[in-house]
Amino acid sequence: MKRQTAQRRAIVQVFKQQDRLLAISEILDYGSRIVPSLNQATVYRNLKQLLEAGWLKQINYPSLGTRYERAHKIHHHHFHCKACNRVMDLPGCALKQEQIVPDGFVVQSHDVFLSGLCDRCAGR
Amino acid sequence: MKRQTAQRRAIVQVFKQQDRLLAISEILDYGSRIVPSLNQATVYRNLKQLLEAGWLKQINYPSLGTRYERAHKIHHHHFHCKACNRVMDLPGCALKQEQIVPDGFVVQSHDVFLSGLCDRCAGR
DNA sequence: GTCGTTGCAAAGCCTTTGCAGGGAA
DNA sequence: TTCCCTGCAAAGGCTTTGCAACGAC
Repeated sequence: MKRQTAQRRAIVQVFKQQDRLLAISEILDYGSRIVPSLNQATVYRNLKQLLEAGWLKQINYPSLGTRYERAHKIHHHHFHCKACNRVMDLPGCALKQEQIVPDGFVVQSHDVFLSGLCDRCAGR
Repeated sequence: MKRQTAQRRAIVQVFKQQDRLLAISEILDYGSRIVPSLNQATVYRNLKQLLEAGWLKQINYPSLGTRYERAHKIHHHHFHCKACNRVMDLPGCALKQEQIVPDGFVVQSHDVFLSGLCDRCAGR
């Protein structure tokens, strides 16, 4: 059976507070402010557990590496601003997959990553 | 100045022969058949060089890891079959990015990854 | 003869694992 | 009291780097 620990609660709290795509280093940083002894290995183990529980989603972001976000969000894509280096959610889905998937193929999931300049950075 | 070496020619040849998304281990394997002494570090160094030269493109495939393909191909997406584990090209672009990108944002590039079952695997 | 390139080994990241002690239930 | 969880350190993958020898030009 799963046990409630201060460490796991801290990690969960970080996701609730930040509500965005987080890098492991960020989770460790923010989590350490809540539970100072928080260890890297503990973070990895808990992320794995939260993934398996379906509470988190892991995203292998091109050129940024591994990121995590809460799984309860509705389907959306991400935009990476190369200038300010932020990643933001883009609500909705812009993929018309039936246009390019050959007959007989079954699409189970898809990932879309956009990058460029956000409004703030492009405006200057 | 760049020099022609047997090792670099071998790596280039592998990409021309295979003409598909390759993992580093595959590049090393196939390349070693051409130049048996071919070393891992040499592969990494040459891939980096070919990337900078714009001859190759690096792709961080979700859940598959780093892959490389030739850069001269026209824009396309990839489909990963979870049953046979192959990755295939899907010609064309199915993304209607203007549908979800807010005003003021400038999209410079995008990556789309589809996964599911290919026709062969879905047919059974 | 230069100096870019290679093979080898070591070092660097990021992530996982073994282990003994600690703490939730 | 049980046994899941944690911290620490070591070990594993993958990728990069230092260095001396090699070889393209």
